[in-house]
Formats: sequence, structure tokens, C-alpha cells
Amino acid sequence: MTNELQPVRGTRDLIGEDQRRHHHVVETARRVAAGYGFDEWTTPIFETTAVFARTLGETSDVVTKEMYTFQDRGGDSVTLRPEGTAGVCRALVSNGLTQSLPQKVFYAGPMFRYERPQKGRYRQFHQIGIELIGPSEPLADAEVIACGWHIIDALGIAASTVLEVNTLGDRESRQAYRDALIGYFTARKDRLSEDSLMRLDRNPLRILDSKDAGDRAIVAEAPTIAAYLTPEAAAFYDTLRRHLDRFGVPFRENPRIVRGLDYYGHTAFEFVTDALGAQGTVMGGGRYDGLVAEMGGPHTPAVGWAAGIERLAMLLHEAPSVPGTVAVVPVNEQAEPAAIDALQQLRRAGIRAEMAYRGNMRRRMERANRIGARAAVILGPDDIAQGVAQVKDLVSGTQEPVSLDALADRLK
RNA sequence: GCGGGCGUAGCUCAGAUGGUAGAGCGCCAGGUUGUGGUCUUGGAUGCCGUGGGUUCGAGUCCCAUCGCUCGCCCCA
Repeated sequence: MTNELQPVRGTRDLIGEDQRRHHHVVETARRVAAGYGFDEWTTPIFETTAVFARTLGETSDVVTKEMYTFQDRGGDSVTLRPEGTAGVCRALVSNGLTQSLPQKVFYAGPMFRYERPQKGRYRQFHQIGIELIGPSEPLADAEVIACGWHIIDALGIAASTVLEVNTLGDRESRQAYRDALIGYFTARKDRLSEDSLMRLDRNPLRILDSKDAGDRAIVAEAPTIAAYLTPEAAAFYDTLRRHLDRFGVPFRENPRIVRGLDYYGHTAFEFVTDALGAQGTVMGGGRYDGLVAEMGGPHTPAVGWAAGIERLAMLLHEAPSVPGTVAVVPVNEQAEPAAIDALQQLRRAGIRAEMAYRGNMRRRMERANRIGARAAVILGPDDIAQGVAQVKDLVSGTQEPVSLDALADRLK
């Protein structure tokens, strides 16, 4: 196979079972989110680069190294969206919807990140997500999490995931905690891994989720944010946990969940699994009260999550089955016109029906079997003369004549 | 950007010490011109990832390169 015919690194085709799994995840999420009152938005898959760069910090690694950024023919810098939230917030502001809160948004679609592919990690991947924009009450956070849990449960994978919840506190809490962590890790810098020494400089909170065994021992003794929460932040977190219990959502507290950017505060959560190798997070989210303002809109509280469709699809225990079809089988070429009539009668009645394009009867029966048809409608000259078709149940093997105008009713 | 593993038929894979490429599944056709699944007979299929080197001779050894994969880093 030549290079040119290979898919670009980190992209892949969704065909057959892959596509069915993908589709099932999206449809399930769409249905459950609709039940919580979320409306679907479709925003462009590329935006002006500033939409992402501004919210991510102009010089961070993710902006400089991991975004698909291009100049278009007019010379403008555009970027394939690396995540969904920024575009939704831009659309909120562009459409003047900051005056019509709350907004409850569901989205699904492709995202793009220039990363080294590995298990559960692609350059073009797909996410579903919801954003609840407007409310600042922890009830909103609880509802958003409940919706996510509900989707995971509806997909039948609740047993293989765990919901972990944490609070990042308010700005004051975060600053105090950050200072405390820097003090703690600096006092132990001779025992930190090389990677974590870098983190101490650039992003000390990330030491908390280091994979290095030595680091983890140090992290286990590190202070948690609980002692540094302001009374307001502590009350917010208490209320959230109480609501989660009320919503019936099982969770575990994990004080090591962190977020890298300043606009995050209070709630942070992840649904994690150990079934996907190094990519343990299946759904992640939290409260981002500062984001809309950073994009140039009015201060607008918001909370949401995003989930990787590929990762959810991999967790599905079995692939959604192919829909049963009815195979129409003309015995010979002379029977084809009558077969076409039967075919269209079934389709108009909403029954999935197919007819092979060539081959003798035997071939067409083999084909019917291969595509997993549930029944065959067999039409030969004798049948047509009598105004019937032979309807054969391909599972049981039983066959009986059915009046031509009763086919759809019989095969419903 | 860094490290491990792997590239042989459509798919999964076998090919000791170098001797001119195989199996299973799938596919096509016959046994069966109005009946699928099971059975049976026959058939097609390969730039052995690519380029170079060593050799009388390379799928096999050496070098390079590309790709896939798992992990590190990063994770909005």
C-alpha cells in the first residue's frame, strides 16, 4: 500500500462494528441529555485561532505544539477545534445568548489534537459534551454530573467506571493551596523525579498526578486542599456532595484531581476506568466560571463535561447488533419486477429490505444468509401466478406462502 | 520530542542453523437450473513495508528509512 492511500497518522475510519459502537454512544448520550433539558448545538469544527489561544494561554504547550493551526487563503489563522467548550462559549457570546440564561447545551463531533497516538488517543477523535451556562449554584454541578452518570449507566458501563470528585475551591483557596504545595514539594525536591522538578517550576499541581512511583509516595503525604478552603468554598463542596447523594450518583472523593487553567474553580470530576491502559479518563469536567469572561463576554458561571466517544465505545461490552433485514429473492430474472414491487412495499412500511443485484436463486439465498437476514421473501413464476410469495423464516427454516398484499403486515 | 514491541495473502498468523513462500478463516466456482446455514471438490491471491548492503543465493543477516502499536512527556 502506498503512503498516499494510508490514513493520516492518528486518524481512522469508522466502518461496520466501529461505526455502530460510535453511533450507539452518541445516540444514547443525545437521548439522555435531552431528558435533562439539554438542546443540541452544532458549532464549526474550526474557529479563529484566538478563540482557543486566548482561553488556553498564548504560550502554553497545548497552544504552541498541540493544536492544528493553519493560515487560510485570506491569511487568517484558524484552528481545528481541540475541544468543544470554547466554541460553545464563543457561540453563546456571538449569538447574544448571555441575555438568555440558563443555556443547556449538548454537542457531539470531531476534535483535533496534534499528539502522538496511543491506545484511546487519536489526532482526530470525537467527543460528546454538555455545558450548563448561567447558574452558579452547586445544584447545577450535581445535575450535570448526574446526567453524565446517567449516560454511562445507560451505556451499560457503570460497573467498569468510577466517578471521582474533587473541589478546586475558589480563587483565594486555590492560591493558598498552591503556595502550600510549592512549599511542601520544594522541601522534598531532592527526592522528586526529573519530570516533577520541571513541573514544580511550571505547573506544580501536576505533580499530584505524576505516574512516577517515587513521586507518588511523596504525593501521598502531600497536603490536600481541604485545609485551605475558604468557608464559602467548603460550603459549596458540602452542598455538591449532598446533592450527588440525593441524585443517587455514587462517587468517590479524589483530592488529587487537578485542572491546569485559571478559569476553573470549585467542582472538578472525572469518570475513570482501568480498562483502557494509560488513558484512564473517560469523561471529565467541572466548573469554569471564568471562561466566558476571558473570551470577552460578561462574567457568566458555567459547568460542564466532555467525554471521549472512542473510549466509551471501547468500554461497550458488545457491539450493537446489525438491524435485521428481509431479503427478497426472485427465483429467476422473470420474477424480478414482482420482486421489486415486494421490496418497495416492505420499505414503504418501514421494514428494512434488500435484494441482491445478480445471481441465481441459490446465490441469492447464500447472500441472504451472509448478511444475517431474518427472513427471505421468495418469488417464482408459480407464486406470482397465485398472487403469493414464499416467506421463509431464516432462523427457524420454516416457510409458508403469504398473499402479496399482506407481505408488509406479515413481516412487521 | 523520548523509549519498548511489531510489519509475510483480504483477515489472523507460521516460516531452526540463509536454498527461491505456507496454514486457517474469508473470497470465487462446481457438487445442487425453486431454497441459505452443514458437508464436499476445485480455484485465485503476495514488489515477505521501502531503499541499500553482505552473499553464488536474503522473508531470514547488517544499515537506513517509513508505517503500525504500547508506554513516557503533555492532557484544554
